[in-house]
Amino acid sequence: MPELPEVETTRRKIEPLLLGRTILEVAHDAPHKYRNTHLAQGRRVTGLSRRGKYLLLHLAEQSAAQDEPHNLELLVHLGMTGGFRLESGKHTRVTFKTDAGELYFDDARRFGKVAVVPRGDYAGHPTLAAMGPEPLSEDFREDDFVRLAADCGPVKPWLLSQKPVSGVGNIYADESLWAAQIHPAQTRLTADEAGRLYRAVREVMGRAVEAGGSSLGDGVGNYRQHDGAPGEFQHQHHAYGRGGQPCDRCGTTIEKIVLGQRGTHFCPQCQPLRPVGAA
DNA sequence: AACTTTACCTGGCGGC
DNA sequence: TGCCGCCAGGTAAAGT
Repeated sequence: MPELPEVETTRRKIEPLLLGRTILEVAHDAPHKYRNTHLAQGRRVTGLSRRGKYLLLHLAEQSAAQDEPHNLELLVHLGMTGGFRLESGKHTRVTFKTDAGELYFDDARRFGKVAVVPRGDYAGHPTLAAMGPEPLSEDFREDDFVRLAADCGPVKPWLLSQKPVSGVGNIYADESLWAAQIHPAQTRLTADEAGRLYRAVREVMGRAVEAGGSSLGDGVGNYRQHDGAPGEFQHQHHAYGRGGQPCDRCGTTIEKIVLGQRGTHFCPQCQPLRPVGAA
């Protein structure tokens, strides 16, 4: 499923197709999922940025000066199965028509969202409004993370909340916790544990972006680039999707449990649950 | 107010 | 083979 590395890869890939283009129409038949898209009509795309798992197209008026900031943004969340395509298909939900051709937003399970909002107005998108720091930016500081982690609840759901750090989803949460050797249900992280997790998140996210994200199997949730190219980070997974297989570090069988309503993979040997209070 | 639970949504797959 | 029910899960709404 698309998390930060997949969204960042998407941003880089579609940027050359959209930057500087004028949007002629955003066509779809689900106005409750794809909100206020008519406002994009006639606007010029002056930039593509990303915040956590959200893609942001900067939209300026045609008459806007070069240095004038864009005043609208088109938000895209890929949900579980969303992605851009060069050709339409049976799961195409939104068609972006520009002066240089069309780009299609496909989304088999319809968890994806599109909305046009005034620049920076995320009141209708509480997760984006409360988004924590970007894991690969200088705003993500170890001392802040350690302090917040000292009284976190179960650490995996906490990571998934997007508040201590942005862009971490189910795959990269499991991978980061495996790398940091912390049990997904661990609470109240010690400074040492939180420091390890901080470094693991940065390392895993950085390597996943370099690899173009993760593509899993051939199923409907399989992430692909707009041109059909897969990511390559799945070959570096140590925990996610590896239930029943031996741990790459110690050989113990990776366990799959449900935590916070989500499939969770970890090594019971190298990620033991530390009793509360024990350091 | 903060936290937990449920709903959204549909294709793929296992089971019979 | 074909049908049924379960499973995946990020976000937000609903519930406590």
